Amino acid sequence: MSSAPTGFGKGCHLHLIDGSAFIFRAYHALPPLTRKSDGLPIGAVSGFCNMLQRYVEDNTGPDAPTHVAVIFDKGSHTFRNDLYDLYKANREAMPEDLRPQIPLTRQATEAFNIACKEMEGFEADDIIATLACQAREAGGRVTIISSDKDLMQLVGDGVEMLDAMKNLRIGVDGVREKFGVGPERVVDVQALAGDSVDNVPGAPGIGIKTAALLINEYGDLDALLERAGEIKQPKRRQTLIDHADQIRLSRQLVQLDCKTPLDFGLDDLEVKDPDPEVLMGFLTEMEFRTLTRRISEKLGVEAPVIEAPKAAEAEPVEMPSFDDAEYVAVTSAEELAPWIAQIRERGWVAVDTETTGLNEMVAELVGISLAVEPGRACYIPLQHRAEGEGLFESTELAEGQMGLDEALDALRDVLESDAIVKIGQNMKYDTKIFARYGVQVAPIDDTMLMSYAMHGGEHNHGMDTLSERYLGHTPIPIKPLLGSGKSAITFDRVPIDKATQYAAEDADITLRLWQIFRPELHKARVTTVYETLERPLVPVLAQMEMHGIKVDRDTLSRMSNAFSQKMAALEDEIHELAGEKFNVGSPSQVGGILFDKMSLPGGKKGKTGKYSTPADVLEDLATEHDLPGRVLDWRQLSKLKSTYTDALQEHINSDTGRVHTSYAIAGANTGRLASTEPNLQNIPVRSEEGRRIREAFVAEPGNVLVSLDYSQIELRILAHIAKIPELKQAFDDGLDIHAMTASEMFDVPLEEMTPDIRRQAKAINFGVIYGISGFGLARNLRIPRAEAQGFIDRYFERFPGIKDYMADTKGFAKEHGFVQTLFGRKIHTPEINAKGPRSGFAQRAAINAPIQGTAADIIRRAMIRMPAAIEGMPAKMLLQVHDELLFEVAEDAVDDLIPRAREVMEGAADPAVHLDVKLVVDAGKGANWAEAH
DNA sequence: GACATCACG
DNA sequence: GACGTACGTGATGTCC
Repeated sequence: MSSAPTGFGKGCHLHLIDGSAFIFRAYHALPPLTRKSDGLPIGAVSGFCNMLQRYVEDNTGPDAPTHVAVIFDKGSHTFRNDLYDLYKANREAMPEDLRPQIPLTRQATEAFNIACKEMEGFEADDIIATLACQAREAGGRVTIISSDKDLMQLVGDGVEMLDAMKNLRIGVDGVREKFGVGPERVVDVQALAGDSVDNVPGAPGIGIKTAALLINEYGDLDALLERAGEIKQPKRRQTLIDHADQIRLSRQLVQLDCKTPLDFGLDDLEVKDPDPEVLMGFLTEMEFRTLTRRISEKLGVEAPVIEAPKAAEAEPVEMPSFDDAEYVAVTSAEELAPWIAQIRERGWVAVDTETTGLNEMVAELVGISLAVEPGRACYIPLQHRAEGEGLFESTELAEGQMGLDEALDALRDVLESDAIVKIGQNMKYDTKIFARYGVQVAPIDDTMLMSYAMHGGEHNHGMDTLSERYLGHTPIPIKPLLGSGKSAITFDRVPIDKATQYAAEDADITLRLWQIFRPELHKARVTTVYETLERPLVPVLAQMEMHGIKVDRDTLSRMSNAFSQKMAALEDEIHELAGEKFNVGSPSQVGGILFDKMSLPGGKKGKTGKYSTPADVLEDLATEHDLPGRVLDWRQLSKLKSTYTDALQEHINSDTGRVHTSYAIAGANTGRLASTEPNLQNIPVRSEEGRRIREAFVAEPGNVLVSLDYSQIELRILAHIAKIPELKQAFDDGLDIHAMTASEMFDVPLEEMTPDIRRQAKAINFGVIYGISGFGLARNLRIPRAEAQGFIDRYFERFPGIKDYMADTKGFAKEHGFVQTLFGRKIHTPEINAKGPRSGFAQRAAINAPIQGTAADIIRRAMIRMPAAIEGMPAKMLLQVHDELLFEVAEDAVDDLIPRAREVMEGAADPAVHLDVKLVVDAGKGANWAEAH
């Protein structure tokens, strides 16, 4: 490139490169490359650098530019969103593997020593427009390197465009060819035609052709709208009259702003040669071998050596010791600003919220901590209370804190920005807290879920466990800060200096874990699991939990009273039968009465040396005596009352009148969710009396509850995985699967099937899923062990695929230490090679895990797709119960919802996995859950 | 806090 | 040949 004269003016030539267009073209043109050493996605950066290099090579000689800049978009919110909130609203979210590459493209531009410009809240197009206008006024030439038609309005008077891909120059004639009008009328045509890509509405039914025709006829848009009544075609005339405001708005949206306030001038954009050291340094860091070699030859410098990393012994991420960590309190907007700047520069931040409690529906935000690099984190105290005097607790806020609204406003753009990943440990908690304060946190990463995807089955995924295992550091315990028992305090009463050390460390730990996990995720080949089955579930579950389900207190309360009375009567009867008073709720006392006092047979003692009296034992004894049956009845009522009718009432949120469960995403080993506080996945249904509890789960007036559940999903998955043709056929034919199994096993024709034979076959079918044993089946069916073993042998004989599946799965687990679902989820089986009974447990768990886990993956996929599928419908997804989804739906929308939701559920395995067996979903509806199920 | 029991899929 | 045995969860009450 030639050297530039000083002062932009006549004879100067400015090149403006549309950076975002480069990035997206690079991203889509290249396969998803990753950096060898750590798995960082790097494809788009690589393509971007190649494009820059080709640009530099192509632009030497007499027509070389004197000034050049690459212009980027920044921030997702611009003045156009204020004009029209749906502007660019239908844009697809940025692909996850592109996001971390965005900051790197800025670095790449700077490494090439090309001016790199962006302005918060402005689109690149407006900056390009402003610079083009300035250059034109100064008498220079401008080439805009882009193929974006929105920029064509700038062409003319020394400004032209260059489509670098097609190597096509576009001047006034080119614009006329594209739009049918000159550059000065392009916005008028665009205003009429609209733009589906940017979601500019325009005039319905009018495209570029018609728009150009109209503009050419009437001169310009204002004249056209003014004289719209003169248009001959009635439909077109009416459209323009009806949508005049929308058309004017559209013009505002497409009109580029030549007056963007810039903090730099044209003279800052002078062409400069790259500094070989800087450029080589960047390319080497990115590990671009070919490009490094090529450019080093051009520059005449020696190519640095990029060492091929050995994957197995990749260097651990270097991190400062926790002893040297710097944790500071941020108490003002001025102190917060540099943190925000650094976050924007990186494109990521670890976030942690401190609150007054663990229940996200009621906890108040007390403070926020942020970490951007290991060892450096801050805590923003917001709602700590001043220390009280004497016995009285103060309700005053402590001094030295940032205002809550001020802090949230300052952080909102970061927390909601598409370009910044918010990293958290269990982000569902934090996103729910922020949502209650009006901040929608996205996109996210979650270290708990990353660990779950990589290490499921090896250990739990709490912060303490992860920090100790992967950082060798024990986090500051919360206990000493909050105390325990009656004297426990909430976090808002913790002194700010202590809170800062605790809270900032949590963010620091989270960031460190993320930096370690990110490359590991790729190495463990579970990135897809994490990105398609774990992370996207977070906002879905957060919504369900926040919405909650209405529970009718009166219904529960009435039932509770009825239970009390029945229990009291039973208790008297039991004491009478026993001849003494004792605690019926104490299994060991019941055992004492039955086995010592009454000398009934079958008394077994547990590991604590006390009698054990589980239901099946009492059931057997019920034939001998009246007492065991009464105890069983009493236990059932006691369970229903204490766990359901009483406890559920305590969980009704006083603000919403609804019950808000919490789903653990990383709780169950198999990929299932777990529901806690309260557990809404074990609401009674099997017994008639228990099922009535579900009558208390109701829909709001005008709504109904709709339940959709997968029919026999685990057996279908077994049929697929173990490749059992008979089972597959039976499912395809819609047969009764247990009856079919019975017929096959016992040589009984279907039409002669008895309920008892079918019941036995059903037990065997389930037994298979659980990793059957003769003993277990015998106990379940209460038949001799030899007979049970005979059944199993027969089953294996008829369906040999099952035996192979079990043997293969055990073998795989023994060799690899984990098993997998059809979708790639890993479930580790660390005890598979243990000796003693533990390996037996592990083997059966290994057989069950791929089946249960695949079913869990499928319903996760359905849940993740559901919000988009039912968008706009008056329907909410409320609960998941492993193979069932429960919705609350406006009555008149039920007939729309059911087929849509069913379609999502039945097709949830596609396209990742094609099942040989179709999935079938049954549906029910009603005013309450008992009716819907 | 461990254990036994029982609610669900 | 004996040993212990269906899979996955969470909540509650007793007992120490």
